[in-house]
Amino acid sequence: MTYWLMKSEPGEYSIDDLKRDKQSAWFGVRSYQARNFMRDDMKVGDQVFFYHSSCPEPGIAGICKVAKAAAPDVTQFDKKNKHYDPKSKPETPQWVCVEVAFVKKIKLIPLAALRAAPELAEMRILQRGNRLSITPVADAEWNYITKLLIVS
DNA sequence: GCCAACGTTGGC
DNA sequence: GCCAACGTTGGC
Repeated sequence: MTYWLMKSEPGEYSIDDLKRDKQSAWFGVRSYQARNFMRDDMKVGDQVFFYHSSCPEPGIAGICKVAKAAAPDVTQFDKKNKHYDPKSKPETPQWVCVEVAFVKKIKLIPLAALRAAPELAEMRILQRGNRLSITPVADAEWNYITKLLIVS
């Protein structure tokens, strides 16, 4: 069992959208490293921090869990979709995605608060230059952060 | 295989 | 809008 953090721009898909949908496929990942995490390492039941990025208040906005193992991302075959990949054929899909299910929305834990915690100094998302949209979270980091959160 | 140019990410 | 950092592309 591994803990994860997944980034999403709330203008694209927010924790409120997931709360409404209850479950959703994590479409649109086009990074090999992030894809490999989904394909090889994410297991049904794994818990995930839902992180809001590229927005006025970046930070951890909620918790979800992996509800379905990786399967081909259908947006890669759709010419009209912005995630369309002409190199990808249904026989040889390049991109996969897991599905996640809503667990809870929390009072946002701002990025600045994460940075301020010495316990999280090694956290992947806080490292200089990190751009990966899906990262594993160490058990100790998960435990520390879940002590901070307030369900809202 | 190297590496410069380019595009993207994401915080500020 | 700016800029640092990174991944990808493509010429050689």
